[in-house]
Amino acid sequence: MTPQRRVIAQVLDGEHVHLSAEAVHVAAHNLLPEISLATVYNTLNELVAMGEVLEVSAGSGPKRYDPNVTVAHHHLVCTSCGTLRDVFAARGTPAWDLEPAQRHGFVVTGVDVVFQGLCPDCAEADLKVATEAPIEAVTA
Amino acid sequence: MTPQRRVIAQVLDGEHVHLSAEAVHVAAHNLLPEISLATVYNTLNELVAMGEVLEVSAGSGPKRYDPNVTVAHHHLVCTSCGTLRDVFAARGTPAWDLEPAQRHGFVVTGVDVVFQGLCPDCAEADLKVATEAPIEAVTA
DNA sequence: TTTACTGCAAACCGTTTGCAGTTCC
DNA sequence: GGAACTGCAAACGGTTTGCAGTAAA
Repeated sequence: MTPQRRVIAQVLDGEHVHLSAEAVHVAAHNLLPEISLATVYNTLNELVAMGEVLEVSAGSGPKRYDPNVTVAHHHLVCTSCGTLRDVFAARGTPAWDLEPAQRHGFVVTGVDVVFQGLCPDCAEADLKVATEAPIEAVTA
Repeated sequence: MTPQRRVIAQVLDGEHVHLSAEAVHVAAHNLLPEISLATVYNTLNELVAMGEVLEVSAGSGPKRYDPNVTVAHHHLVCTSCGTLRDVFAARGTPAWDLEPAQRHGFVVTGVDVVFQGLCPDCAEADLKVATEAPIEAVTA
């Protein structure tokens, strides 16, 4: 357990923490200025391999890392700003289990469920743009 | 509607078709040798923007493009070889709808559900490796 | 002529890797 | 000394973009 790893573990701690590798690097850099991005990537990959951290790919853009690995959950991502939240239940039965007929002979090992949407801030901004510029001026 | 676009549309047609941009390029190249990768990307992005084609990001690796846009469905991906299949139902109620309490104020616009697993071929290969090399020789 | 589209090549982003130097046992 | 780990910089894969040339309206 090197200082670098300690710092990364420290940065990746809390609820609704979903930092990108870059963001981890920046945060870690504040605590340990010499830390390199490569080390961040190496360490993150080890943590993922060890199952200590979850990799979340929220559409395009960089991967995000989720330290909440004890409770199974889904994700809700803002398609505009990238804000990411954990969600712990869906209406009705979660779609964990695939019907045998739909398994195509696969051994199914997991599911990723990612809800997309607009966070409150982006939804408001969106509305404002739509009303302020009813013409096509938005693209200008 | 240029020849290039026609060819790309033609390549992206059928059931369980989930080609990567590269694969589209190769297939299109067979029908129209001068077609460039950039044009493939441009066209695919337009098709996605028009809603004619669905972008599927199956974990790491390149994006895949799914022409089946009329029927809502999920995906089942082999984590070993990348094989991708459409699945049309999950046991129980699909997890479409987020409980209001779990929406965190978001306007929810969609869900992506991706099942992971091993396809029949990879599962078999996996089993073979495991029995043939019960020691740690696998990593060698 | 104007407009839309193409191909090429260079740029780009996020990530991984090779390698030399360091630290700790 | 050997193993494990680090930082740097270069390489990498996938994707996008600037730009000049071409075809179509």
